[in-house]
Amino acid sequence: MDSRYSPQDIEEKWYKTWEDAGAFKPQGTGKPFTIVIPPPNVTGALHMGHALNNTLQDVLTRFKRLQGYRTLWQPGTDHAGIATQSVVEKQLAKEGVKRQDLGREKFVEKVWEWKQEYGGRIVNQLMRLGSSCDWSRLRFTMDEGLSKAVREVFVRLHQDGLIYRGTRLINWCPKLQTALADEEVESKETKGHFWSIKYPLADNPEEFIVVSTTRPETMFGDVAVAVNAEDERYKHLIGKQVKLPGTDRTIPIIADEHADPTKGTGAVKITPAHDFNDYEVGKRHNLKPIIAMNLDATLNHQAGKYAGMPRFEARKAILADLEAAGLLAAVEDRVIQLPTCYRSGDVVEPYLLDQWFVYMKPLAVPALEAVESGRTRFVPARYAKIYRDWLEPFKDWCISRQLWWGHQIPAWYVVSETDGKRRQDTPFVVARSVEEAQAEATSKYGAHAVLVQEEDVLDTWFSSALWPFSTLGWPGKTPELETHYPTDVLVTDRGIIYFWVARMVFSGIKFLEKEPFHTVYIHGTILDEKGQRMSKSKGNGIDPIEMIGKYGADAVRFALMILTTEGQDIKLSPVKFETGRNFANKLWNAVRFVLPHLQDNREPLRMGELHLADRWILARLDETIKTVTESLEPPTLRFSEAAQALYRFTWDDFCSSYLEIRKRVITADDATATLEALAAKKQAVSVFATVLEKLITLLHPFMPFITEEIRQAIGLQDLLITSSWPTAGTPGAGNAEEMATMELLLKIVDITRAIRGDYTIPPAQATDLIISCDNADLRERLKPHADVVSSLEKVGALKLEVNGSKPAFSAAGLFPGGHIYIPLEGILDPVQEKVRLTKELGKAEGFMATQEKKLQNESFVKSAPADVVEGERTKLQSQKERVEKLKVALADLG
RNA sequence: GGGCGUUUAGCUCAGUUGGUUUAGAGCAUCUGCUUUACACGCAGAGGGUCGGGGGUUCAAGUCCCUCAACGCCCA
Repeated sequence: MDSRYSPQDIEEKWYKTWEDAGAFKPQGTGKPFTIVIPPPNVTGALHMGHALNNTLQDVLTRFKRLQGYRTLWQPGTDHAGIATQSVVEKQLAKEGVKRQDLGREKFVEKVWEWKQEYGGRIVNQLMRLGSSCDWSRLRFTMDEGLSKAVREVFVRLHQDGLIYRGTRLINWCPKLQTALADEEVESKETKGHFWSIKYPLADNPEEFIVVSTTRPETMFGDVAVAVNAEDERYKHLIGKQVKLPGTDRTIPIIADEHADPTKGTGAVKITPAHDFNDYEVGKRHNLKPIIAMNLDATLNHQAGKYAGMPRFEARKAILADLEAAGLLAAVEDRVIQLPTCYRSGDVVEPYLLDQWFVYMKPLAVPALEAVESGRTRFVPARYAKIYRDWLEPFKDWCISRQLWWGHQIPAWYVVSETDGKRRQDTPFVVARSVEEAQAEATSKYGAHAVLVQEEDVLDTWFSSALWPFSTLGWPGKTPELETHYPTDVLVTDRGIIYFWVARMVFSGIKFLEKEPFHTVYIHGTILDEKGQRMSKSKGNGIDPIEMIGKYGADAVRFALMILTTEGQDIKLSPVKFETGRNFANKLWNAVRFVLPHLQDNREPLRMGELHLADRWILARLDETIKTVTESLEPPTLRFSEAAQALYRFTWDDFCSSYLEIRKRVITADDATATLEALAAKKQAVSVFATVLEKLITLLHPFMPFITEEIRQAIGLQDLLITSSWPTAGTPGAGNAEEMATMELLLKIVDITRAIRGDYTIPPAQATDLIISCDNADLRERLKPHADVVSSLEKVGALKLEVNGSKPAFSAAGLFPGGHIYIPLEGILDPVQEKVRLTKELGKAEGFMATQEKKLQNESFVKSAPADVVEGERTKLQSQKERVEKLKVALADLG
């Protein structure tokens, strides 16, 4: 074994071994435990957010697998409609080809080719991380099975009247040429202008009403001017007509509360086809919307001479012309909220179009109740509010997208009913297949019905919403579905609570009558060291695969877990992975050290022969088992706490204390040691092995590779990944009194080391040590274990006394129950010693004073619980003794 | 404008239901160490009164109010 642990050598080997052994598949007949992966986009590359998200899932999966659950971590990828289509379009663009040149069928074929070639990248990256997904069950949202589930859901929702087609104002991305859901629109604060434009009255062109707008280019879609009914300036104009500049149209002045007298001129143009507020106003006043723009965001025929101009060019031209005509009254700088597309970044255009919608209220109500009742709970709990606030307005979900890559909507227009052409009023049928559609159309419209399928595809999230059951074979009644639905924990980030989590909840309830998971764990966001989001454009990302190459997957995982405190964002920099790497190296070296002695020396523990340190470390192990087990158990999920408990135990207790104490005994030379020493060695080695075996099991969810390697190195044949989780109650664990004795001895070591440090005595230089106990009882307790002290520091003569006197030229220290003295003739500086002791005395007196004050407070003694008061009294008493002792020690110095 | 989060040692963060010591850890800093597992190491040390103000309580970093700064989400 090398003194440096090198992860590169073993990670691939173990991953393959696990897969070959089928270790990732659900095993046995235990209770099921299931996690479905948030399917990464098939175009994706692993980023730090993925690394965190998947490490968390893997920790849980491995933990539960070790506990004997029939564990399934269901993997898969998402077809990510817009993202994937864009990637392939960009690739084609390099060859000078547009998707329109290829046509729909060819283009979709190209995307599938792309998926075949590059879609596996992220899966391989997840493997590098150590993810123990059941890859034999890998799914893709556009697989035949999942597509079947999509069609089934669409048909059933339609049958139940929950899907409708309608003309609504939607968010339109001119660049991608598709509708967007509200959540796909990001509003960006931008510097803009507020223009005031004069609209002349129809019956008196010399008189004007001045309207204020941020979007003058939509004026050809204006159908009215609205003023507030209470606005004295305009009351007399209500009901009159104005002439829309640049057109022959006249439009009415109406009264509507939407017009805010305090904003701009108090009069606003109403453009129902291109503004969400105006759309509502239009509905209230029965005004027919006028579409003034094409889908590519150029103006249409309504705009007269501006027809065909792109929207922002048209804006400039219109404003220039208005100004020339003397119709531009004012320009004001203003910060506006610009709606932009979350994918393309283009300015989103509200547009009146026919789209497909899901009627949300009947679905949202039970989904809200699921969280309200606690059947589904968020960790941290505060995210339940985000979920509720999104669902509660019951806004219908626009599910159609004008893309080619995705699930084509299973609706067929019966064009034979409308002269073979698709029109607004063409009837349609919704069905699971074209055959089913044809049958239905035939029964309704006769044998000559001609069908054309809807061209739109479904929103990507429509299929992700079904993920917890579509991946398990629904709508089939599969054994997997039977066993693994509902799943247990969903691990994701806050960004997709409504895109995804809410939609899975209502879909699960609707189609399987059960919530899809009982716990939603929302982890923090990974930020760079300055606290900024990592992004490609900023170039501040840290590549997990690069980090895995440099530090090892275990180090990356462990570092992330120690940083994962509930719901907090994580400021990350590569140095943080050093913690993980150093920790792996520490463990590696502890094993390396004992390994040569392990072979022939393991035997059952004989209680009578166990050393105090043995009993102590076994008890500390038990405590660690408890902490880790409780911390990882949903819904507690305190990953950092578990990781830290393991770090402390391994480094401080197991390595720094236990191993150092037992070092000499363990390394006794088999050939020359006495029989007694050999017996002691066997016991020490066996304790070491016992602790190590359980420790690597506890660590395995966090650091799967190194722990598996160690298990093999110490000669265990079976795989760690499928072994079993330890439980507390290790035979030989020390009792409370033994633990106290050990802690006292460690305390004595601490004090001695501190004194030696003060006098900068090199570690190799021995000093004598006198431990003077206040009573014989304590001395008898400590006496058999004095080697604990002498093994942890270079001690010359060690004396255990009762009320011993302080030797000349010695430094003094206090422990609860006695003094220690270190003779330092020739080294001791009385002045330094005095300073040291005076400082300690000051602290002790300060503390004593606080205690006294507390206990003199009658209301404290009266109101506080008896055990708290009693505790304070004990503390005061021991502090008093401490002060007395320090005074004596100081007096001794003269 | 509404909601949520954060503010504790130079830096990054713990501190679960208010009551274990004089508020902890890692990194950084300083001192001393090639002690036969580990310098990705060992042994020490210094450093904060917990963003400001007010309140509840016998007792508050921990609960309440308020102000401020930073961040996120929504409008």
